[in-house]
Amino acid sequence: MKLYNTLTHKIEEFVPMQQGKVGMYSCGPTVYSHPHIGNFRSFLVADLLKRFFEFKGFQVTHIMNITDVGHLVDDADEGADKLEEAAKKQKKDPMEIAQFYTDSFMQASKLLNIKPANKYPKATEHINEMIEIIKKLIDKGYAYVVDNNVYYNVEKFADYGKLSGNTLEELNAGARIEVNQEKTNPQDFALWKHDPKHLQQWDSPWGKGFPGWHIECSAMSSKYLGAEFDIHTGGEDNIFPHHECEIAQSEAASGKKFVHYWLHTRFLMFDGEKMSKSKGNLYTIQELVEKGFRKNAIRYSLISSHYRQNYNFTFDGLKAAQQAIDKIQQCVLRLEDLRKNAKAGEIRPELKDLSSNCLKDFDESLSDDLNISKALGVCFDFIREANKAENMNSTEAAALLDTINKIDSVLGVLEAGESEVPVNIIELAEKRKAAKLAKDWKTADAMRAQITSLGWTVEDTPGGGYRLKRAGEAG
RNA sequence: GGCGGCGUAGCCAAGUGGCCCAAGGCGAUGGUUUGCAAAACCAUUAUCCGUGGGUUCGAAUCCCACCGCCGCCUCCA
Repeated sequence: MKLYNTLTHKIEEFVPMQQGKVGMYSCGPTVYSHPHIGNFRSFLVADLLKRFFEFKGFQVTHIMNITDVGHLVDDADEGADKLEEAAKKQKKDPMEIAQFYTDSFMQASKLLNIKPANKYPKATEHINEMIEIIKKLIDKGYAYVVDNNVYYNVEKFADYGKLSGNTLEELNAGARIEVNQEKTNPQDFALWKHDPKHLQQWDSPWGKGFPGWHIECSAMSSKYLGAEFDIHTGGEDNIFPHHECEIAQSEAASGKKFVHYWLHTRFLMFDGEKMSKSKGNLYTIQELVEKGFRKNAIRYSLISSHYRQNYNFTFDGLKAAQQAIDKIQQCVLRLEDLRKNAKAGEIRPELKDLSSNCLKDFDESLSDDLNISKALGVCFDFIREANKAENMNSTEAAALLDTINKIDSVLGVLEAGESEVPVNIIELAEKRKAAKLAKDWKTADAMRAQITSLGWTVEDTPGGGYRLKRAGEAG
């Protein structure tokens, strides 16, 4: 398994800390608004990676945080807090807002068939853990207190900048930072903030206040995965400052290497443009579903291109994704028919090879820094060969189905189970079948037209049978 | 100003020195099949990989220049 490590700027062989096990932390949502498709691309990359590790037989412990403490809107630690802004606007308690959007996030995750993390720790439930780390950082001389605020002194951490490449000199040269007189260095970041206007307040050794942004991930990752763990994922924007600061805090506090492999997902574009509120192209999963796009097509579309590539999300792309999934699903339906209705027998060697080669190539493709395009190519080559195979017995069909299911354990795009067909649709299909037997094509076509008008599709199968599908849905 | 990425067919996209007259998906066209369809299968759809140079026996792949697009740089995944 090879992965591109942002820390080393290289593709590296993945070596887990414990054989057969992977500890993985993903930066989750900040719950002051509905997460959009861009957020979910990043979450889906984590899901794909996790599923692939499981495909390879690893036992994965996956932690995804829920940030329910708002962060400052402006730069330089000043300005309004997003969660609080939302709370004030909607005249609600910050925790109500957080819960509402957490629910929205969970619902969308489920729609996208994202495997739940082992734990979704909330920042507000780990204030004590954060305080403990801050204390340790003060004791070790990495942090200092000024006027009930605690700041991290970046100069004390020699490796500051090793992830992002932003050295202190360069940051000074860039000088986009407003000078805060309290800080020793302009780049020092807040570990604990004092602000009486803030709605969310907790007691601390430095008086009432609230935690800085970065500290939550240091606190929660070490609590659930240990001070040192395998993989940390997030969006590319997290590289600096968030992950840079996490490294500084965690490594200074523990004295250990924090994360072995850093994976960052590049931003999603919408129709060639950056997504933003002003452009009105921040779609949520729920909105796309309401527009009539299938949830598995949304998933397919979002995972179908390489995670280190900007992905241009378009409605045409979504339609193409739907067609692509239909192709797989269609093959599954055919194989299921054969598995149920054909006779048992031996598996021909060429079909055995087809399956094993497919799984091997699929594995190799994704093992190459999650080369999903290549993996999908392997998958479709297999589908074509499976469709071509003639006179298949039920044993063979079952074996090929098993292969597709193994692949889909990673892709997660196939619809589970068959949809319930209403009785009236079955009646029409039966009438059509009878008419066809009588060679009464006029009646048969009329029946088909009726079925179509009711939103279903009839497909004839070999041997005079038929298959019913909901229109626009293979399966 | 600093850091980084990209430019391959109508669209999406893999390939990073010979296996490439370049995978796979979507779309399109023709065919097989079908009572007609649908689905499936077959064939065609890039002799060439932003442009111009260079290195090499050999380049989409390496080097240089240019053009174009995009991201990050204090809280947006």
